[in-house]
Amino acid sequence: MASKSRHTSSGSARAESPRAWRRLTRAELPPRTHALARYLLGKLVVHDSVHGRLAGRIVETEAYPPRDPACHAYVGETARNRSLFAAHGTCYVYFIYGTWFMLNVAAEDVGVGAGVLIRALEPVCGLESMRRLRGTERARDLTRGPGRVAQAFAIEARHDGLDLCAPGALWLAHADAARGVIARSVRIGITQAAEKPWRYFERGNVYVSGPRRLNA
DNA sequence: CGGCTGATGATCT
DNA sequence: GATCATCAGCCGG
Repeated sequence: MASKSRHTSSGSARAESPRAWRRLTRAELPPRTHALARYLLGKLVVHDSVHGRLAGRIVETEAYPPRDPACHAYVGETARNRSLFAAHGTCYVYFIYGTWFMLNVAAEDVGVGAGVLIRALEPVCGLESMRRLRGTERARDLTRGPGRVAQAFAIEARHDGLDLCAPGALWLAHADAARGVIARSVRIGITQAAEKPWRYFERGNVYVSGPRRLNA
């Protein structure tokens, strides 16, 4: 729509102090998929990795709730989707298209399969490491899209099943930075239940993925 | 910018 | 053997 888009976004991080970051507790995470998908926008993903501290602010998520044909848990529990049935705040990582990992957060109570896909982040810490991991210099290409997020954050199969609320290298942090307007659209790249408007994003943020027509 | 396509391997039928 | 919650590269306008 808007013919003169090109917001310069909130830019790369204000002076957020890593020392002040606090881990999100399970009790703080809403155990309902859509509420969690919205709640996570603006929060931080942190990976204290061999590449140093990698951190980014969540700007785009998708909800895959219970009874959603597009949710990997829809077919019942299997070896691959087991983490979706664990406590909300559990990490679900899967491999797809022979190349990419996808980072998700289990989103409902134990025994109920559902998840939130982390589709895009605004890089905050460790950009030089992310550039090496991604093989590109452009900041905008580091974490725009779920495959890029996992690659920039060195997230792999071994992270599947980890508790993001427990002490560990991969975790979620509270953030009180100002947030833009939260908008929604249909989800990207799926064929089942493709009409459901279950993608949430920070409008105007340049790190949001997807075609322009979905990001108004 | 939008649109198209090949790559690549785990999972499940 | 089909399907895939993707991406990079290429092409045309």
